[in-house]
Amino acid sequence: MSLYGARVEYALHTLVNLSRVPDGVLPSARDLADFQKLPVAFTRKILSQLERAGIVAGTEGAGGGWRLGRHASEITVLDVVDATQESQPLFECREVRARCALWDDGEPPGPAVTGVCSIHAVMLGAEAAMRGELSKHTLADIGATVARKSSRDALRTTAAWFTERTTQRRSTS
Amino acid sequence: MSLYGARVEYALHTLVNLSRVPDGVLPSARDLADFQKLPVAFTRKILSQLERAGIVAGTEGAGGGWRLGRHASEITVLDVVDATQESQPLFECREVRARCALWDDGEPPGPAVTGVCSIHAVMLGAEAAMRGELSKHTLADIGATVARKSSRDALRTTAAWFTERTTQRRSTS
DNA sequence: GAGCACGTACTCGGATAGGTGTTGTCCGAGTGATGCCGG
DNA sequence: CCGGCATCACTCGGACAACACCTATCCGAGTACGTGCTC
Repeated sequence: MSLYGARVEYALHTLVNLSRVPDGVLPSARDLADFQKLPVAFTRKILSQLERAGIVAGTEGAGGGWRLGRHASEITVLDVVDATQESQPLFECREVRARCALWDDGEPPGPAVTGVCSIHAVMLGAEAAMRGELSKHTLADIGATVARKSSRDALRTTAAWFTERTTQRRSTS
Repeated sequence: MSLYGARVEYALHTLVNLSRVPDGVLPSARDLADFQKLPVAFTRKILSQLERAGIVAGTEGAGGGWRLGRHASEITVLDVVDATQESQPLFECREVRARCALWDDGEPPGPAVTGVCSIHAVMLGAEAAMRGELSKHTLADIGATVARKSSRDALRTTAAWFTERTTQRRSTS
């Protein structure tokens, strides 16, 4: 299994899309899910988690919806990862070193068990490197990369799709 | 859940212990498991995986056992991780970008789907950083760190424990 | 025409399946060393 | 004294159960907006 599953992937895609929505337009969870063909109920759950972390802000009631909680350039991938999967360690130390046949007779081993387990320390270093890399990239960066790859037309169409969706909602009600 | 579970932890502890065994002594899987109070059958499975990767070498039959396949300074933590959990990606891209409501009418989007997904690219970078960190540490490094922390006595006792265990085996049979 | 009740369209949170990976165990089969027993 | 045979201890590999987590869905409850009805 991978450390970061569909939750993170859905969250990031949803956020990148959300960062492309024009100001004043509030897409609903259904809008955001439909745009990328994600399961609606699951997307709602993810948005709730992101709201708890302040990454998005939701307004309730009819005509309500979601917008980014702060500017896309101030939301890192690490923020999103931490928000969706709270405290997912790369490695969970079980303190195996404490269970050694040598000191079976009850006496605690002394300095061998103090501090961080040497194996754990390596893993913590790797985790720090990974998180450091994730914190270097923001939603704005990813958005820019996508924009560079796709046609100017596609970007405009995306914005138009969301505006149409939300206004359509309001008119039919 | 963490990316690296008990499997990796058990493997590393077992290998560090194995690196401390005097030359010519062949601890059995039971010896290695008992020393750290790990489940025996599971330890056997892990040793099999490590053997397939050439990290340890096992000799069958009575009086058989395990030894390192190469010197401890040539076995990195990354080697062990890859051996025990084959190809565990940090993140598995589901190509969400291909499922977009914009091009619902069958036309493929063109350049937006070629190359690596921007989100995926960030994750790949993080994974590379993590693996790079893991490849910097060898079993010998970890062994040295442990040795620096524990008393000289403890090290000698460890070696003695394994020698006694194996000779005891042979004498009782 | 003003005020109030209702319906609608959202969000929020918990409860709950289904699937999948991991942990851990068990068992049969193969292998090599040792010891016994008959020649 | 020597060779064959049984036994033992060990590894190897697959099958299997228990468990936890992730994905996904569903439902009840709360909230805001608009509409229509009543006075």
